[in-house]
Amino acid sequence: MERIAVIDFETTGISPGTGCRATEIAAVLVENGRVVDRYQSLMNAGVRVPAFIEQLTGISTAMLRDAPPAGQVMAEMADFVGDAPLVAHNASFDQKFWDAELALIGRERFQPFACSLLLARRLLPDAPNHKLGTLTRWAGLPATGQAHRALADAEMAANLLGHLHEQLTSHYGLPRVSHQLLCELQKVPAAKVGAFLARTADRAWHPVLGMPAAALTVRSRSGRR
DNA sequence: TGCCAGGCCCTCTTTAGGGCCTT
Repeated sequence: MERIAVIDFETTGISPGTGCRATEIAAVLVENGRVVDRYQSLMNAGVRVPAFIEQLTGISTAMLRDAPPAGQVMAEMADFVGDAPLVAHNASFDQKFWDAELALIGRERFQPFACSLLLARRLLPDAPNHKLGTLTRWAGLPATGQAHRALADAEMAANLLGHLHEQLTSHYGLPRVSHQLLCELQKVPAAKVGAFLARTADRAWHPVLGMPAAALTVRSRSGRR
């Protein structure tokens, strides 16, 4: 899989549309299944952290007073991620905050988001539920630190992404998994996932030589040089 | 004044309702 950025926000609430702001962000860069870089920072948006959120995340208003300005953090984060496609657990949540915080500094997102929650619902239907922590324990993935902190949650989501990747390659026989495929898969109705993956696996393998179509493409390009 | 998300997914659905998931 190409280089992908798995991100996670901690915020003061559930929606930027109701005045909620980000309090912490983290990104984990994954390349060929390995974590190659990390970014994490608290961010001061000049807001008060509600008591419920402080209890949930451990992030307090006092902690944010000493944090760098939210705009500075978002600019650094956008530069760190670059054009890598994004993944988050329940991406609709993180996407809203990503776009809202970037808009405040006059920037916008160009890359697509894939959602590990939607993918897990399709590929891990037997899990007791699809919360990030539950999936991590259920799949036997490593603990990454304090839950509900951005870096620990981003690393958990990255591990989950690796587990889903393994399911697609070992269980469903896909020779290659791209971010674009994940974006297509997360839109497929759950009842049709098996048929979709069977068609994808059939298309990905050369019908005569029994080789991954992607590998054939690479060899062909190399041969012309 | 009081309230305040929203997309996905399932079902006792589709002219709807409610749980899940994120903070």
